[in-house]
Amino acid sequence: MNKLIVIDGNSIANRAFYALPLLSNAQGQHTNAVYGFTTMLMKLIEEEKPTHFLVAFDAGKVTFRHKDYKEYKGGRAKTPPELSEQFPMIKQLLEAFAIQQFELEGYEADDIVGTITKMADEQQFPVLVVTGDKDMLQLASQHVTIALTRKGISEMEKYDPEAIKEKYGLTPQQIVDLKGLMGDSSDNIPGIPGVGEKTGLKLLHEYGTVEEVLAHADDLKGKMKEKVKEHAESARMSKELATIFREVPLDFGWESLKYEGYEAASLAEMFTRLEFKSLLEKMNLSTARGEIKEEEVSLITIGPGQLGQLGEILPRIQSIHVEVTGENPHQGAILGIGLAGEDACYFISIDTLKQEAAQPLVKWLEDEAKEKVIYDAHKAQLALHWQGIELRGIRFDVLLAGYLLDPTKNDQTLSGMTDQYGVPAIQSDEHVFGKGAKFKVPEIEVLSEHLCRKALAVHRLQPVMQKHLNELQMDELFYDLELPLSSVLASMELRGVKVDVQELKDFGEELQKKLDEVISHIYELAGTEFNLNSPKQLGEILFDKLGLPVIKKTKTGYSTDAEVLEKLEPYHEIISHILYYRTISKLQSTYVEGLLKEVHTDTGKIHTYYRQTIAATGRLSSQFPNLQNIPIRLEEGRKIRKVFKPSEEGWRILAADYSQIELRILAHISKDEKLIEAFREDRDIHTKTAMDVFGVSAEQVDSEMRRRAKAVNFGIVYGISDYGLSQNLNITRKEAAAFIEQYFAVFQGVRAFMDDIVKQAKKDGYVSTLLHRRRYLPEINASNFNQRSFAERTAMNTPIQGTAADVIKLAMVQLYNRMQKEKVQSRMLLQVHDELVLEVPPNEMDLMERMVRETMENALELAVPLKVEVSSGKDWYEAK
DNA sequence: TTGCTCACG
DNA sequence: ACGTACGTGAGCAAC
Repeated sequence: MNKLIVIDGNSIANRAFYALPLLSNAQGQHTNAVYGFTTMLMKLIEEEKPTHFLVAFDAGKVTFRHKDYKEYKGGRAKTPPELSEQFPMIKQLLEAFAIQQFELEGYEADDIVGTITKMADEQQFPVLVVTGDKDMLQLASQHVTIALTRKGISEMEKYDPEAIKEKYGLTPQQIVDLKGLMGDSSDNIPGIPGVGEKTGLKLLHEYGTVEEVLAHADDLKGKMKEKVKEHAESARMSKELATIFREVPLDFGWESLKYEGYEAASLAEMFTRLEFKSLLEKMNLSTARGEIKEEEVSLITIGPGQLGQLGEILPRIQSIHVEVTGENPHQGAILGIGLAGEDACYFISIDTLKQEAAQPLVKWLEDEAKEKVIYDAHKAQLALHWQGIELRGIRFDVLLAGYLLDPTKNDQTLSGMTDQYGVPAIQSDEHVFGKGAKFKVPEIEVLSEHLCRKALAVHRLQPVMQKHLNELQMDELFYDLELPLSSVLASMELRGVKVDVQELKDFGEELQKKLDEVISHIYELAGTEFNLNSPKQLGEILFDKLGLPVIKKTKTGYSTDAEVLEKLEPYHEIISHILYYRTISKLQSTYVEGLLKEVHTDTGKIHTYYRQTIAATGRLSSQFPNLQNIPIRLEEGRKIRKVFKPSEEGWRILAADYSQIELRILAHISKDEKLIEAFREDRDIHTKTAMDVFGVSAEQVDSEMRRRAKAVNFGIVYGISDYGLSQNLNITRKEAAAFIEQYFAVFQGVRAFMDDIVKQAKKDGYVSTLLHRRRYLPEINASNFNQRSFAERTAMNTPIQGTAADVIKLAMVQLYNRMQKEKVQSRMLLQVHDELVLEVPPNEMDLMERMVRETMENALELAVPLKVEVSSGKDWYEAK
């Protein structure tokens, strides 16, 4: 049975674009409309099984309709660039699907569809028209069904003449009459003002056509009569404009529209380029493509019987993959190791690796001179260490490379990278292991093949990624900074921080007493017991029961955050107790109970896991537990720091932090004379800012002025906006704008930097740090104000925050090397963005104070000095 | 899994 | 007119 699908290409692309969030690929091209178009095509092919297929597009800016009515489609917002840039991709996509497409200068897609359906009617050929445009209903007939997209694009509603009758009480032909009366604001078709769908339908049910309505205008009543008479000509013209032209000169017949299905390989290639990973998997093309490209590779399992052959195998190995389960590599088990060279790959289980006869492999893993390429060296190093093996000789890490090439890429998995960098695909871990609760170690045959292929994929990715790094001038950043840093981090984490468990428990008991007291007091004041941890229940108590004013709402209900509660304090005694409860219960659950859970049973220490490939700016993050957010601002919380001790008797904790590193970096990259001068003279930067902005002397700067200047400085670093500053300072937006203007009048270099960096981001699509770290900002040219503004602030902030991250990372690598060279006993323990924490034996205190300060201050030469404050104490609390 | 809240730089 | 300050991770409630 024949069936032709005709798609109104422009209409569907538009629908898809507005229905889906702005996705984009590694090149910063937006792909949401392409994605929506693709899913729709796949669904149609699967469900409708067409024998013939055509996609029609508009062509040319001026159609014949403009000749009759110049304002046609006037006033319509221009197609946003984010959409228009996607049309070439949609056309390529159709080629990959082997679907015919057609456009003709001077005609719209509607007219082409109209002509085809007319042919279909004449020759009784069944057609399904797919569009988002209701006007197309006029084309419905015995042979032609119209599918209209509903909310989003995934759902469709099909209309044949009966369905139209049922819904509107009209024939398909009357759809144009309806539009003649109603008009259409999106096409700037006027119709009769005041006539909408309801009135239009009423008139047509009575009179049938526009012409008849006009002829009987005198029968109408009141205002309607005047309107119809006055706009009769408009109605006639509107009807004409809404009528789809069905005589487009087409020079093809059914034969050329035949649809024979697509070739998986070319579609896979297209999806790979577009980074439609989920679609690749859905169509099972990932494997299809793998089979095509994964040439003769021998998959060999090294069992206990093959260990004797390690001597011949090892010289051929260039890449490895260590499969670690679980999120925390300090606790993770190793499932096995894949090893690969140019023409072969191997698998060895962790049990086999532990046998005596596997020692040559262990020696090889530990040999600095045996160079290895790997995915996630850091994690492998940690997991292997807990198995008694010290991984050395890492020369390339594809995870780290992927992060530098695009730190905001959400898919950092190995299978994601193979797709993205165009090397033979492998199965996703999710496919092999399942995810979350469904995680399961597969049978050994599946596991061994997967790990083999992963090692091989690492090997294949290395030259491609190396080339990309080189092209982006990231060689130094990669080889001299991030790669060595990964080992430094591993050594810090493995050393761990000593925690006094008893002291922490005692602190927890004190907190519990306070909690019990405040909870019962709150219940008393509320007149009922409820779950204090539930914002929902708390909101009901405060705003429904007690009737306190609602300051702010969240999308699910009342907001009860600290900012709101502080404003409510004067209204009710209960509020201050709730604030107190929040503070103490946070300490108890996150910092007492949370930390206790993370103390390692063997070492009595906390071993955090620094993530090097998470933060978009280049910063580190810390997990299991997060040691970068231990309380300090409030005294009650700060006491937590007392339990972090040196691991040896008599040693001390040494903390060194950069003073104002971000503003110093801003001074350097903006070359602002005033800011540079301020730092060269080592001024208190907030006071100096207050003096310059408010035009007063140092003595005249009071605490309020300094506070405001400090907020402005923060705002500058975050990518200033008057709204944000006004929120922070609790002032009006106008006042905030005035502050910013005054600031920029003084610090003109900063203003120029902010303007330039945004301009550059708009031109290049990315911003960079001093060490060439890069962050893409695909939304910098978005038409959506919010998205664009966010990207603009990010453009201002990332070079600053990112360069600060570069600097402290440099300092860490340099300091680690010096400490190795000097063979000190001291150890680096923690990094908290602008601070390093070490443990130091008494006899090394002077040496280390000097070494740390000297290294950090000279990590990178800038136009202003870097200043470091060093302090020490018997615990982290005292080292302030 | 998502949303809210809150700890840090 | 539009409405968020930049970057993170963790605990808890509620779906």
